[in-house]
Amino acid sequence: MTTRWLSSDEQHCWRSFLRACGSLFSAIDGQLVRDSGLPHGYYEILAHLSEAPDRRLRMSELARVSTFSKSRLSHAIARLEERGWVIRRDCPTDRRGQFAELTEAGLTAITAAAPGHVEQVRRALFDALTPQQVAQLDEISAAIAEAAASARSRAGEAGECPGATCDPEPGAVG
Amino acid sequence: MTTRWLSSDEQHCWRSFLRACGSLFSAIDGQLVRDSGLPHGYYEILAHLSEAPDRRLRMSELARVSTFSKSRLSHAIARLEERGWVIRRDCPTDRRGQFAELTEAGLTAITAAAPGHVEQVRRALFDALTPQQVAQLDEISAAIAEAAASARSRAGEAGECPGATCDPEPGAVG
DNA sequence: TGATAGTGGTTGAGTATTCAACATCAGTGC
DNA sequence: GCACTGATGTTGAATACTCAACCACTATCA
Repeated sequence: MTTRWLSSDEQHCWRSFLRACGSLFSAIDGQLVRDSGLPHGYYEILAHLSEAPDRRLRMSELARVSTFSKSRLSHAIARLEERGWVIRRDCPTDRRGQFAELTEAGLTAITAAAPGHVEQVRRALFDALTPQQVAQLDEISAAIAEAAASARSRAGEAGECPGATCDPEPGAVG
Repeated sequence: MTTRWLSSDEQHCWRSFLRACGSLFSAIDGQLVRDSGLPHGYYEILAHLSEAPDRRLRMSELARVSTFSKSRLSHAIARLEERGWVIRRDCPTDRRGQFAELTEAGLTAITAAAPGHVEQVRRALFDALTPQQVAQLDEISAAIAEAAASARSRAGEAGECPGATCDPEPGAVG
């Protein structure tokens, strides 16, 4: 199979997207760490818990909604537990299961962090987009999320073209 | 200053975007690590070098185009140097400066990695988007990149509203 | 009942990234 | 020449993340 190289438009879009994500997440993460000592991933965890019934979620469900791996989440919850912001609870119906539950201190922490964070999301993202673009980005994101999730599991199947037999042109390597 | 909370549309878009980026980069990174032993950031470095005149770039320029911090780039180049894929060269006109230069082995490595990577970018991203959406995403990305870059430096100025005096509503914390 | 496969979650080692501190040099003004 | 400011990179320690191995449990099937 010959490689389906990116078109010039696609190449430009991909690079532009990478730059955008790089700047955006570094802006988001930087503000949170500076002002709240909280990496963005940890903030996401607390945010999801704060919205859940009884402020608790099963580990697996929390991993799913935050796109964390099981391992990453387990480590992260351990750190949040050390800070007293989250506590683990056994699941009564499945003895393998664990709940992560937001504590009062955790709620206070995210409540304090939220205004600065939201303001930064606005400045770095929504202030730059028209309402129409927000709608477009929402649709595009949904499409990407679905495709990427299936691409993640499909990777490693046929079509990889290992080695240097595909005559790639330097300058269009992604 | 009262916090400009996200509207329901913005909230939905932001969550959707976070999920998309999470899945996308984990799909991209997973394929590269599995098939080429190369995290995506490192791939980007090699790709940029492969396109540069004489296959070399100043560290600061390379950091800029790949959205790496100086420190992150310095560590990354050290790893790539250990693998023999990149070599540092002194800059003749500025004795503080360093070039990162792609070696023959490095060129071979990225040439081998490119087809599988590009295929994965297609599957996880472009196969899911219409040409119109690609154009939209390109424009949106450019807008984000600019806004985020300036938000990164503006963070910490007035408007952060520290503490819990802003009456945030749980459920819309970003 | 017992065997087997699959799920939910944790752990430790290795790697990547960040942050702050540092060293070196260029540019400017005196 | 000298002092000062800013730019270019590097380093080491602390933190975060990934991967593979693992334990405990559930579900299924016989």
